[in-house]
Amino acid sequence: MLNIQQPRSEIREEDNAVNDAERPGMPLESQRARYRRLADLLRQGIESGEYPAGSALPSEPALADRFRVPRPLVNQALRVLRAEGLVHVQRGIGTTVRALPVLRRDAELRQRIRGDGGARGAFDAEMTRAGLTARSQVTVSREVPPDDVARVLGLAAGERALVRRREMFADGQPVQLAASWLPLAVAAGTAIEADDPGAGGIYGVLAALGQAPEQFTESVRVRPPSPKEALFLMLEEDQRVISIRREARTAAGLAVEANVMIMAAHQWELVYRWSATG
Amino acid sequence: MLNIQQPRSEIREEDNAVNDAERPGMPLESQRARYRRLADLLRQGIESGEYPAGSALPSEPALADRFRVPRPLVNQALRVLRAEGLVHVQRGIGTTVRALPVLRRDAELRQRIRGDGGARGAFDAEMTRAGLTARSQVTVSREVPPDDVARVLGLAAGERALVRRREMFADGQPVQLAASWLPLAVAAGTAIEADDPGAGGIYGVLAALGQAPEQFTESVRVRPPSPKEALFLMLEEDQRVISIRREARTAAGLAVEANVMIMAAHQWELVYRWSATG
DNA sequence: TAGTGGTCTAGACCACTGC
DNA sequence: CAGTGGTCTAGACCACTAA
Repeated sequence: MLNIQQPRSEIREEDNAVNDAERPGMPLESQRARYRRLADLLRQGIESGEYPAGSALPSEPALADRFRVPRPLVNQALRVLRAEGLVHVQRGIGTTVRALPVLRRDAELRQRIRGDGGARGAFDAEMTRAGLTARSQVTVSREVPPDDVARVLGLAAGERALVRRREMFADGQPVQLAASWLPLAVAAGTAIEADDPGAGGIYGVLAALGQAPEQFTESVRVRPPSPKEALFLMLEEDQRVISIRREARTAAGLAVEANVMIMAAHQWELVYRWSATG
Repeated sequence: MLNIQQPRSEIREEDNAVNDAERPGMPLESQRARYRRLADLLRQGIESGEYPAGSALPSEPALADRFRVPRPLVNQALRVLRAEGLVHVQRGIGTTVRALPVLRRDAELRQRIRGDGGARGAFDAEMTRAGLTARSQVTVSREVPPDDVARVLGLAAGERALVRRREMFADGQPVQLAASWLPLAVAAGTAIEADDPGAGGIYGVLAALGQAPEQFTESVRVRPPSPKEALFLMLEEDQRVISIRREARTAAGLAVEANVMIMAAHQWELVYRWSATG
């Protein structure tokens, strides 16, 4: 007998974790949604090693079959895991468990090793330490910066600046975008405009110019990715990025660099270290 | 004439932004999902002031009517805005636009004003500066800390520690949870066990004990909220929290505090400042 | 009781991939 | 072409709130 709306009670009687499982906690919800419980099960499967990192998940129809739920419900459950960055979906191909470990960015470390807009030298070192192969690609150009960057650098409206854009990869996978902006008044015609500014990084060049950055401010925000960011970082709209905006100033207070870094929120740990100087 | 499946072509002919709108960017998607375009429209409505902060959104049936889409599609669109922290939904009541501005946490500022596990004095000052009324509530107890905290503090398995739990509110709304853990060997019987440790905060007490914290490490992660966190911060599972884990050590390297702070990711901006000390 | 939002179902169409 | 995932629809049931 087919009902238009299959009664809930029948469904609950199925001998199936998706249909039966209750969960401790969440006291306000007497009944967790089935797609969330299904997401929990799949998450457990990933964490338990049933679906190892890098492996393919069963197809949505297969999962729907196994758990005896409609396919859109499987899709909804996978949407939860996608938003968490746990799985990666390719239309027409399938769903795979994401393989990269959590990456670490240590702000103090970066300063000691080599300041390059907070990027290359330190990025290489950190990825290598984590057992990953680092690669990054730099393009240098002169552009009109966005308003907020222009404000930081004290530029007039429409005034161009030097920008070093960097795309960073770990084990071949895109993991970070960075754009380092510098005033042309400071950086034009220097080694900073070269793809490789030399051993000391751009901060070394700035120091040699008598404009060594000494005061740093980083602001951290979490937000949805822009279309470009999502494209490069292989993110979906439901995932989040961490945006770090760094200002570097000389001891005299002159802003010599504004750096915007973007990375997938689920993938990174940010570490800040400092000492009491009192 | 009713079709089981209303053809897409008919729908697209409607004179309606949800059905027609195309969007620049997102080059990989020839056709954005309708619920995402609807979410975009509602987001615009919020940002443009059509739905001011604190006001109620029209009901889902009303929105479905206005945009000529099925109600579940409206629900799906609102789910996007909920995940972004833009709206707050109460079952049986309705959907309202979230009112709190973005809050700022300045790590350097905190150290100067008053270290209290990175919380009270600085929190009050920052909220006041933002024009908000700060309130926080502290409970002090002795408990067995979670494993990671025990490891930081160098405690034996099952060994208890002193914990100061703090719930923080801005304009009456919950905005942050913090748990400051200290070894009983250091803090037992001191003013740190009092609800109010005095003018210098717990760091002042530690200093008076000859255990002034001098080295700080903060680790920042973004993740889904635990059920308890979601309950207190009024978050949903699709939203994200920022977790900050702070370690404070004396100059000799003794860990004197481990502090875990939790806040809604969409609501906070973290600021770190430092100077080159070389 | 009427109204709110949350979820589910069955079936369908679509875009994309690889064979 | 078959198989993948993404989305949509219409209708329904449910939990919750306020009057």
